[in-house]
Amino acid sequence: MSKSTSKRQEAAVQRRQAILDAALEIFAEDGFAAARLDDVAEKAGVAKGTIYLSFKDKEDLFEQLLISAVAPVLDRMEALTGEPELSLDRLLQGLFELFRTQVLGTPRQEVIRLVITEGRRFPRIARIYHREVISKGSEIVRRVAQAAHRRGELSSDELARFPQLVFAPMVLAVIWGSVFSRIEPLDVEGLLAAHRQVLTRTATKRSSRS
Amino acid sequence: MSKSTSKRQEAAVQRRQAILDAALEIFAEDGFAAARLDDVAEKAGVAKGTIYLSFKDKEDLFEQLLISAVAPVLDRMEALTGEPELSLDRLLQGLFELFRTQVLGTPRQEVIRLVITEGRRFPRIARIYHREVISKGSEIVRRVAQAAHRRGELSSDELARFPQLVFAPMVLAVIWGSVFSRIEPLDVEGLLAAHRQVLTRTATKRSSRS
Amino acid sequence: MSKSTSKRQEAAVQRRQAILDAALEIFAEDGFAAARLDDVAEKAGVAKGTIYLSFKDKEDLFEQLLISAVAPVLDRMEALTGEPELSLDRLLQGLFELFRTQVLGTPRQEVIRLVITEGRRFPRIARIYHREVISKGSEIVRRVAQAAHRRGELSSDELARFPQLVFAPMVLAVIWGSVFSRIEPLDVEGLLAAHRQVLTRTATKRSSRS
Amino acid sequence: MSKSTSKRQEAAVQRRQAILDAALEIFAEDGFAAARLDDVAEKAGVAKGTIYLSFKDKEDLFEQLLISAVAPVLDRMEALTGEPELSLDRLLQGLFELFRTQVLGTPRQEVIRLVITEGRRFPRIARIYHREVISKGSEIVRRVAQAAHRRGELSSDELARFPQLVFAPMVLAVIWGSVFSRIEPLDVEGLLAAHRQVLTRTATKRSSRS
DNA sequence: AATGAATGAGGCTTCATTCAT
DNA sequence: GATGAATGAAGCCTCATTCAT
Repeated sequence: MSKSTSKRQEAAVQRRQAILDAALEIFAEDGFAAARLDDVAEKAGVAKGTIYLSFKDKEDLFEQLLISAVAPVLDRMEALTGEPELSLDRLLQGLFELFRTQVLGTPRQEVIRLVITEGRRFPRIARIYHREVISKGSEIVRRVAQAAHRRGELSSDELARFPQLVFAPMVLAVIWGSVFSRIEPLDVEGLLAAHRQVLTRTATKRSSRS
Repeated sequence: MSKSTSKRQEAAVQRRQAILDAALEIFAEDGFAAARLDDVAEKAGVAKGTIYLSFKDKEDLFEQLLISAVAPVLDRMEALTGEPELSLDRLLQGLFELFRTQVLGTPRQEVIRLVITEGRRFPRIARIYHREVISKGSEIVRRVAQAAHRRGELSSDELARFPQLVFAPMVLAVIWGSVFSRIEPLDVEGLLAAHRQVLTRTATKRSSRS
Repeated sequence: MSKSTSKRQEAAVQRRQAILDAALEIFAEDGFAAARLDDVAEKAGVAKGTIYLSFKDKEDLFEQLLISAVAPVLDRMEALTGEPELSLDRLLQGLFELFRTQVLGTPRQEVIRLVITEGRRFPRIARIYHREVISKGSEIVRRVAQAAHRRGELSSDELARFPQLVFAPMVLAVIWGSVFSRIEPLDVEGLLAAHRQVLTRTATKRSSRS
Repeated sequence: MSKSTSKRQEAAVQRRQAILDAALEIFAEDGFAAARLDDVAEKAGVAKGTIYLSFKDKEDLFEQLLISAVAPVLDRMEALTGEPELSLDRLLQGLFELFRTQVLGTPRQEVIRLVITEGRRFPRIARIYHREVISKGSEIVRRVAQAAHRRGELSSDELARFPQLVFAPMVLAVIWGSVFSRIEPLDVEGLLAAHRQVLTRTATKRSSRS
């Protein structure tokens, strides 16, 4: 009859989440090395020692943080995979929409930034991100691009060979937002729309011929 | 012409450069916060105190380092600007060649990485990079893209509005090399060649019609 | 006689004893300062807070532990006192037997070790040990040695003046067991037998003369 | 021509020694675990960080401290070894004199105390002490005791088999000084004199017979 | 009474910066 | 100028103690 999670367990989970949320903010702001756990604790509203109830050390907190942020993005992306014969244009629409609504201006943007800035020094995180996000995203693009190419929708196979080309402007957008946006704001939506046009107009070429 | 640079002054300049070279390696390896001036001094073959003869503090060393790395890239890039009516394809060829030979596998790659990873926390550097590299590079692309569009070589003005689209894969290549290349190597030359095809095929479309 | 000890009270007593037993092991293993109450609680099978129901703080637990370990040894030793005109040899036999069976390889050995290693920083414990064990043991030896001397059984009064000489090898045995036994095992029984021979042969001298 | 030790080197050595001296006092007072390097630094008159110029960490400081204290004692003891056919009585006189003048009331007493109290948790130190002090001291006693036994000077071979019997009262004296002397002072000189009488009187027995 | 999550003071250690030589 | 030993502020982490449940 009893809910399987007691109040105490719930509180613990909430507390853990509060720490993760605070940690994301602090790590994103200062980077791993310069971030202070004091600040994380204060922002999370807990004592310093409390962090160590859930995490072995600073590095563990950082890794758990990034790992815990992978799952949600994934789920969304895999929804896109469902449709079998997706047109490239629809796929790009879906991906960019996902990026706009689920990443831009959200904590997930910070997660990506941290993978970019700290991934080199955290191989485990790089590996997880590659396995769970990069390779799956690439696979979807590759599959759709190949189908489009087969159907004559795409004149060539560049996107099938380098799915990274699809994601490159999103990566740039994240970095720009972090480094240059205060100097020269970037219209990310415009950028992605233009990118989509560039990529799909390629497709239109041959089809316009026929 | 002047003989005013004594041997002693030359030695001082060399020493300063040795420190800058060492600093780039160390900062690139560990990031600003985690880098240790001990390591910089050792790699430069000088005593720790010597660093402070040329640089006010760690932050100053970091900024001088990135600033000193801007000029050379710039010079090269401005050579491209010389030619008045460059075709887009030739521009891309030039830019990618510049990237391949002058950036990939060189210390400049590390400079770009540092701007990406640390730029947020060093607004002065972000501003300098934006002013000296980003805005000038964008301007070149913009100009050539507009001319190509006017000539009907490009069907639309996306690249003129978002020159960043040209650079995005290079940014991605730098990050990939730092984070994921040990997991899945990236054929950067192939990537850039594919990127060029995508961008220029767009141009071909309408011109093939006419 | 009284039925006043309820099951609950019994359980509390048992719990307290479990904590004391666990504490002895942990303190003996790590020393007072390095011992962790977490470990004590775990070994005792209670929660950490439970310790504080019986003991004011870590120091109190430590003192109670050593105090509670004094009584039993005492009782045994006082049994030896009973016999009025004990020969020195018989006394030594008794003492060494007591040491062999009641101390060696038992938790009491650890108690002695703790008095040796921590006594300096716990004057109250030193005082209790001195009053309850040292002075009483010395008194017994002194009395018997004096009687033996008076009877001409002992040629001199060294043992009466320095009863510590009787106990020194036992102290050494405890320390050796803690520090050097893994490097060079010590045959404690042999040591004590040899010690007894040394001490009593002294006694034989004059008696062999007469 | 120049002295091989520069002033700077001398200062460094002196500073290192000051740290070692301070460390001995602090470690002896508080024990390894409870000792604070802040206190060591303050007593040595240096900053906290200075300790780490000479020692890797707290443990290293502790080990170096005890190791550095071995050599001098050793040298003295080996002087005793020189004489080939030492009588037992003369050996004991020598050893006890050495103890009285070189150990009692000196920092070396604290070193021995630390070996006794911390040796269990520092196997390396236990091993070094055993190899450099214990085994050599035992060897000397063993050799002299055997010769004395062979000459009929000693009626039995207990001391040859258990040289520890010779040292036991010294060990006891060190511990007593640390734990009980404030409660009941111990006349260490008297104790050792009595001990010598006990040990040598044993010898007299048979020789008085012959 | 018993629990164990939460607390936060305190210690070890690192490292940017200084300064006497 | 050049050095590198010395400094001490600051951060991570532990653990005795408390307290809400």
